[in-house]
This record gives sequence, C-alpha cells and structure tokens, in this order.
Amino acid sequence: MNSYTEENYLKAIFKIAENAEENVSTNAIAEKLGTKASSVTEMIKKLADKQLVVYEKYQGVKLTKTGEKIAIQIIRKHRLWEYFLVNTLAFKWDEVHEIAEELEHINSDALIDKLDSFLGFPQYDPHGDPIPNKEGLFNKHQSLPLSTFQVHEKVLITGVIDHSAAFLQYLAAINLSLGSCLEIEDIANFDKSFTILLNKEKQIFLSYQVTKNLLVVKL
Amino acid sequence: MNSYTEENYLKAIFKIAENAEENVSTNAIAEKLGTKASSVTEMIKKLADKQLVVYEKYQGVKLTKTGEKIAIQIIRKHRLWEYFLVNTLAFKWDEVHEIAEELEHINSDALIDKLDSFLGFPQYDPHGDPIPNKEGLFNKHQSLPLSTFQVHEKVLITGVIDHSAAFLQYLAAINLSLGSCLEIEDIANFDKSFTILLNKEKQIFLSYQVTKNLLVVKL
DNA sequence: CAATTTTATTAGTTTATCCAAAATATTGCA
DNA sequence: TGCAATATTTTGGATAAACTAATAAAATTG
Repeated sequence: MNSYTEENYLKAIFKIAENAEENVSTNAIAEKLGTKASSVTEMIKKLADKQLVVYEKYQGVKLTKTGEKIAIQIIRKHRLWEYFLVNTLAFKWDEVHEIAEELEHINSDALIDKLDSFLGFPQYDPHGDPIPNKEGLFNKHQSLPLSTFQVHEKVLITGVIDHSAAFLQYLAAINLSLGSCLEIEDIANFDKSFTILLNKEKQIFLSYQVTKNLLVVKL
Repeated sequence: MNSYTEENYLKAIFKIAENAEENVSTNAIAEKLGTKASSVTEMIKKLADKQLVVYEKYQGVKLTKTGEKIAIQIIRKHRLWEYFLVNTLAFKWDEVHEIAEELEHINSDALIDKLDSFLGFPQYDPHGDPIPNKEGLFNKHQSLPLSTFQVHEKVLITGVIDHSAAFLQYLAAINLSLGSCLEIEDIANFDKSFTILLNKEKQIFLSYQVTKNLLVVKL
C-alpha cells in the first residue's frame, strides 16, 4: 500500500512525463507539488526502493511499469469520480476537482469497477480529459489549442488546458462548454484575440489567453 | 479539521455512549479501537482541548454538543455511502462496511447533501440502521432482538446487531433479509433455538446466537 | 480498608513528511 | 575547455501524529 502522499508524487511524475519525453527532474516535481527539491529527492528514493520509479542520481526519474500503472489508476479514479459528481450528483464542472482529489485515494478495485459500470464506462471526464479503462488504456486525443487555428476554420471544443475554477466559471458564464461549435470570424493582429461565431448564432470575443487554454478539434 | 483517527475516536465514543447513559470509560474506548488505555488518555486530552469532549480525570468522557454533531455526521456519511454502495452500485450488504469506513472521512458537505438527495433521502441503511438527516436527527427504532419474543408471535426483520460479514452472509444464505416476515412456531427449551415460518411458506431453524442478533418489530 | 481494577503519567518509539544549509554534480556558455 | 550558474543530493534537524510499556495514582469493591 502507498500513502496518500506517495500517490500524489506518482501522479505528479506521470503528468509531467506526459508532456515531455525525458526523465522527470527533481525541481519539476517540487514545483508541481509545492515542496522543495530536498523533499523530492527523499521521496524519490522511497519510491525507487519500492520499484515504482527508476532513479539514477542527478538524472531525474522515470516511472516503472508498476509505478505507471498505479499513477494511471489514480487518474482513472479521479476522472471517474469527477464524471460521477457532475453527471450523477449534478455538480458544476468547476466544483469537482478538490472533492475528486480526496476520492481518488479511496482504495477498492470493486468500488471503482462498479462505479465505472454504473456510469456506463464513460470515455471522457467533465473537462474533456480521457478516462483510462480498467486496463489503463485511454485515448490521448488529438485536440489542439484554439490559438493554433486560422480565420474561417470551424472547430468543436473538446477540452481545457487550464483546469482552474476561475477559468471554468468564465467559460460557463460566456456559454462555452464541451461540444460547443466555434467558427473563427476574425483574429486581431495586435493582441491575437479571436472573434468567434458560437454555435452558428452568437458572436463572442476570446482573448489570446483564453484561446491558448481551449482544446478543440477541427470540423 | 480533525484527523481520520480523531474522527474514529469520536465515532467510537458516540457508539459506546448510545447503549449506556454514563460517561464513556477509557478502557471501553481502548477496547473498541484496539489500542491501549494510555493512547486513549492522550487522545482524549487532545479532543478535550478542541472542546469536542468533556473530560475529567478518572471520570471518563462525554461528547460535547460539537463533538456529538461531528460524530453523527460521520455516521451519517457512513450509512449514506453504504446505502449508495448497495442500492446504486449493487454491492451485497456484507461487502460495504470497509469501503464505507474510508468514504465516511471524505470531507465535503456539498457532496453528502447531493448524495443524500440523489438517493432520495433514505431513512435506513442496508443493515437497518437509521441514517441521520442533515440536522443530525434520526429515528432510534424500537426494534428488539428476536430472542425476546414468544411462541406464535409474528415479527418483521428490521436490522442486525452483529454487523460482521460472516453473519450477514449467513442470513443471506438462509434467505433472511430486512423486511422478512417471521412467525415463531416453536422455541426449544434446552437451547432456546427457534423454529420459524419464514414469509408464510418455509420452515427454518435459528440458533439462540442468531436470534439474539436479529432485530425485529412485532407485527 | 486493603486488594483489585482502572486510569493517568512518563518517557520513549515509529513513521511520515517537510526544510535549510552545505556539498556535490551537471550544464551551458564564453 | 573551463568556470559560473544551475540543479541535485546530503546532512542534520524539525514537527506532528499516532502508539506503547512501565510506573504511579486514584477509584472501586468486597
């Protein structure tokens, strides 16, 4: 069994590794978790002893197959619980992260399998992130930030990069949600802000900041 | 905020106090939690500092209003989760205790209120124990052990005293569940075992051990 | 009231996590 | 290439949350 904290280290390492091929650095982990490098080194050694990471001094760290499995299972639990909170208990998409952070550490395979089945084996969580299945497999989706698209292109919102409550609330307030259809009418040169036709009916404006954090697929 | 362990002490004190009017003794708590008296004294002092119990040396301990509220909320969470596990996720009644022991410590009022509402504000958990409402109120039901009844009386099963998986599995195996209707056909003098007509159709035999642990109401 | 039982105190253990400062290794760039 | 800047590890220590054995003290009971 692994402690709450160990699980959070594994999850952090997995998430950092997702967006970069190299070993995960001590400092990157410290920053993600809000701790200091010395604490990270200590924990890394513990995880290496348990064969959950491969560790060579000064060379950063990489999850072993076992470590990766555990990390993915935690992410699976987190995202399934988020789906449950939004779809079964009617929470809003900006309210579920903290609760899921607690629920993800509940330890019962039977629970998570039955929850998955009850929910109908969902593939994506309320923020558009893919939910790993029991075997740990999941679709890494092909979405790109809206900011990478051109005038006149039509796209569908599939996810967010920034998961903060503030950003999610802002999107809800301007009526953007997963599945919204966007047509790019104009991109301002001076600040890269977008003029968008939302769902073929309403014109809205999005700052570069926002377009960088919206994941979309081309229609 | 209180730790997992503090919450378990509060819950233990509440449950011991339920079946006795006096202050709860150090040893009783130690026995319930499988620790030693010295550990209990230490924790009691901590809880007294937090004003969750009233404590006078050598006189045992009593929950304050605040302490009782917290204990009841934990019991509420435990029983609501048990109800969810059995009724929503299709667990059997002997499988849910350990999982609910973990879930009861998840800390979110919004979560528990929405869960309660989703479940339809159930009054009893899968073992027949009353579920406190948001205000902490619950029906202390009037059930008595089957062993206290006489020949020819008709009763309904409303709960269990022994909550062990072994007992619950045994009941399921002989087709007894909450709501089963029992008519006492005979009580053997020598071992107090019962001959029962179950749901007006099948004769079964119950040992004294079993009748002592079945809660029923007279029809 | 003396013996037994219960409870509290003391002193110490373990485990888990964290950090500052110093030492060491790596890296990048002049 | 070599040195300065950066990153990482080591050391030594801090804190907190439990737990316990042994001893001391109080309460209970026959």
